[in-house]
Amino acid sequence: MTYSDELWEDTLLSDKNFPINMFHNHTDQVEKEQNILFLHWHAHFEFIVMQEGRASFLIDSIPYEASPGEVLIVPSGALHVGYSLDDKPVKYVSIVFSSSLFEDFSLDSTYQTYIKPYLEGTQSFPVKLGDAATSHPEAFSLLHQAMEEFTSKKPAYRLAVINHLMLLFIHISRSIKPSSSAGHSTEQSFSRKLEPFKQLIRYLEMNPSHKISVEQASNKVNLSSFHFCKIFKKITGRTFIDFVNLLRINEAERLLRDSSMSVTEIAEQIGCDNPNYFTKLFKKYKGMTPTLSRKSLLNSSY
DNA sequence: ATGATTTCTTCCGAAGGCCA
DNA sequence: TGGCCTTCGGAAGAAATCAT
Repeated sequence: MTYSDELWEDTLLSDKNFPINMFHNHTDQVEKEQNILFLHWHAHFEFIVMQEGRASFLIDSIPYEASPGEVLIVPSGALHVGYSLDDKPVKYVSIVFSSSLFEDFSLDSTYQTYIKPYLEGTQSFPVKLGDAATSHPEAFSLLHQAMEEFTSKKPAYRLAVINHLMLLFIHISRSIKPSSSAGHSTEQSFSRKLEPFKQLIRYLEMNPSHKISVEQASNKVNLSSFHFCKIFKKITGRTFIDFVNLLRINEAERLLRDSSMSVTEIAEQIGCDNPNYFTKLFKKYKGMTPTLSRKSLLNSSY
């Protein structure tokens, strides 16, 4: 599972000279509708390459189903989150890169025409490329070549990765009619509406132990609690309480692994005053009690 | 004896329909 | 698009039971 903190712009692409990273996400023990990609966003462009299992990714609140071989394109700034569609293992690769990856080509006319508009968001690709292997074999091949180069790290692999991605952009923009985002009032107004939610979600992620009611949260985004619940579910795919509880349980799991605190102490730490309820909640999200989880986490670390 | 877990109960809030 | 209302499921707390 990928956590949002790893995807904040400052921590994700540490090499400023080569601002790209590739994440291999693999979840073995999966239940239906399990969270396989934590809700997050970043200023970077991202490709999600599905390899195994089936998942639903909510990208700016629109659901996209992905099966092996399918590719999703996450535009910069888009909120995205992923859930498994059945109880089988899920495997996918995320390729995340900053627009500054192509800095050396910024004055090149090809870059100006075929890449810059997409990276700057004035034009956008469709999120789902479909089964890239059959409908866009060339794009699929370029993406895989970039992935292979990135993994193998052969001499001059950086240049190879940049060139494969550049060709990929050119190929997609040639073969797929782009939709212009500039002046698209509906998308723009929705994007504006998302901003307070992004800030709220970031606050929740940074402070998993802070108790916050639906009413307090709705006040933060200046909506009635009724409407807040509707919009929050639309954006995240989860109810507000469900989302907050998942954050708290993830924090509890970290404390079980990295600290010697008792279950009761951890329950208090994450803002769950009642350890009875904490145990019940933990079992609901993680499929086992906190004590068993600690044993399992410690065993797997050896 | 203490802490962890399960069971049971109460009441809050999520969700969807309706309306402005 | 956003607010109000109603219904019912589930979140949260209390008490009992189990494990170490």
